[in-house]
Amino acid sequence: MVELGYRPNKVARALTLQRTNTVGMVIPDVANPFFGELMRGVEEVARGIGCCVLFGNTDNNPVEERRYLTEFSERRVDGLLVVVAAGGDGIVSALPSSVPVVALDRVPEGWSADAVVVDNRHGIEQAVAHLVKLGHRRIGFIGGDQTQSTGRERRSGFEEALARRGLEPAWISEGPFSLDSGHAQADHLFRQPRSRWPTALVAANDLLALGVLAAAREASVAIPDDLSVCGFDDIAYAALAVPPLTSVRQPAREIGAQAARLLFDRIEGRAGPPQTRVVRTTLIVRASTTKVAPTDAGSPATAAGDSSAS
Amino acid sequence: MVELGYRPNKVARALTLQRTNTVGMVIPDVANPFFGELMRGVEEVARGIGCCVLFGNTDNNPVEERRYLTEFSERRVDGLLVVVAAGGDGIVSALPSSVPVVALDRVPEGWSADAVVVDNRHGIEQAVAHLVKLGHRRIGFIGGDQTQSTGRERRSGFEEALARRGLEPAWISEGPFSLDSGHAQADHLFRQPRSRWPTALVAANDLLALGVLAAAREASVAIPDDLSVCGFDDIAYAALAVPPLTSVRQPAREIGAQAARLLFDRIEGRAGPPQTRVVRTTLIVRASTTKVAPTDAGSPATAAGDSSAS
DNA sequence: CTGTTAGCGCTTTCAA
DNA sequence: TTGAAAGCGCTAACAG
Repeated sequence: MVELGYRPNKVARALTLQRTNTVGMVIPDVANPFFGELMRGVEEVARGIGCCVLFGNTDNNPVEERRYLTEFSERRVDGLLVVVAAGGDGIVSALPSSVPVVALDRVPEGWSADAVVVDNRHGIEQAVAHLVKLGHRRIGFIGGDQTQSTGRERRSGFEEALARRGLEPAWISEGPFSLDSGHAQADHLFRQPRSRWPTALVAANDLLALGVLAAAREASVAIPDDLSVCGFDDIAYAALAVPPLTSVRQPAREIGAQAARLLFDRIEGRAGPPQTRVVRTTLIVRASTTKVAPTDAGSPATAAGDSSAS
Repeated sequence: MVELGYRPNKVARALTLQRTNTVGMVIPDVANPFFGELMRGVEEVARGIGCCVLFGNTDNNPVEERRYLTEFSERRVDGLLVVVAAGGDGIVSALPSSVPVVALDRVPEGWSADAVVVDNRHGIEQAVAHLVKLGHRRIGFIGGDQTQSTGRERRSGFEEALARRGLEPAWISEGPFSLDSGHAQADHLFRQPRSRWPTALVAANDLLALGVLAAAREASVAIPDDLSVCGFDDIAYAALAVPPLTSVRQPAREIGAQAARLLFDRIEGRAGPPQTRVVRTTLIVRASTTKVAPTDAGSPATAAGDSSAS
């Protein structure tokens, strides 16, 4: 009798067992490869334990985010994975308390549950260390969205990394995490007198850095000879850029996988107090950064302890 | 009583109603922005009608594909959306017959259910028409995976588009749909005597075209002056390439949305016999294609009706 | 060891 | 109009 066409009904099973073997994942944008990689990481570990993932796209809209969170909780998912929407710190109060949640990539103000994030400060430190080793002293920063923890941490990480070396930022600006924003910020910089330009720029993500590259091409600024540029994320396109972009790699898939593992531990009850796991970045050196030009090398503008020039 | 903390249980509801308000979507790779866009399209229309999407990543592995398909059907999804895995034509026989399915982007041999695909032949025709209008007569093709319908259709579309104009392919090669493959195919071409090179190349997708661009840069072949290059897909990166890539745009999100609408119509019973919807491509002209160089313009090598040269 | 039954939380039908 | 009961397909507890 089983032979001809019987299929177990997992929804009945879920009702009985009070367990759906499903997790909900809500992210800002599936079409963004970074979030896509996060999902891959999640999917791989979920599949390994026979769990499926329900997915919701928020487009960074906090109301869609809430909607999905309550929808998923009504569907009795066993756990929730969420990449918090940009301005959506309000989520903290709206979380269904009955189900384990872990935050990925960004953690909102006042978050008290599990989280898996990248060490943004350390990543920026790697970028700055690399540039300093190449002889750069006048280093600027092309910043991202300051309403997100990632944007804030990278910016303050930059200031700290310089301060640690007795240097001062040669340039700081900010805008959305987008190509156009990078382009516009670079244009703004290029309009300053050339003598005040940094010799190297750290961008808060690769999109911004790519925007800088495009603006530089239009303004006939040679990268890396006139200006070294370092990105953050190491998206697939970074390697294809002209010149190939030096970037701080975020192990997106690993973040997803860790978050999923943490979530399942919590679901099974074998996870202590809420923890936030931080995964490390890696600096990928390519051709967009190079030694500072000899003429710039000794420039005293912002060098530590060299007050004779300012 | 309802006031304090009651959440309806949708799994019980689903059991009773025999309807989960869930669709399953299985794709090769979420981290690929093209599939990500498909998902966005699906998600947008699904959300509009209160439906959620369960997601499965197959990595182009037919066995994972089957696994997900049966898993989803046991979970009693109301419908299935599938981007068939590369070598996975076997899927046709393995499909759960009880649930509506629509194929996206690729349709396997012997598929008899609904499908939404792009008009690959027409897309290639647009590329060829564009190049011919620029004066090109010696046009080559950098091909993709011939085990996929997309790869096959683009290649045969290319041959037909040339034949329609009395031209013959000046070059045809093939390989996987990847950057490295495009690079390798271009290297191979560049090793031929320069007199035999095409003046323009159509690539079966943007990754291949980007690989050609990289190989050309290394071989000091000027794009587009020595060689025009046209891609297919118009991925986000096409616009950022150096030079920006002329490409045939696939409206990925629209494909996803159409597929979802078709699926819901079928679920509701308001859809006639199985149909395959084909959505049109758009040519996006950028800087990687240009008029044929004067010296090449009159070249007789493969011009129609000009037998004096061959 | 096999077979029966209660109950998961909902909707729908039928009775009061 | 309101209330009780049956049943969706499963698992677990219990009885034979």
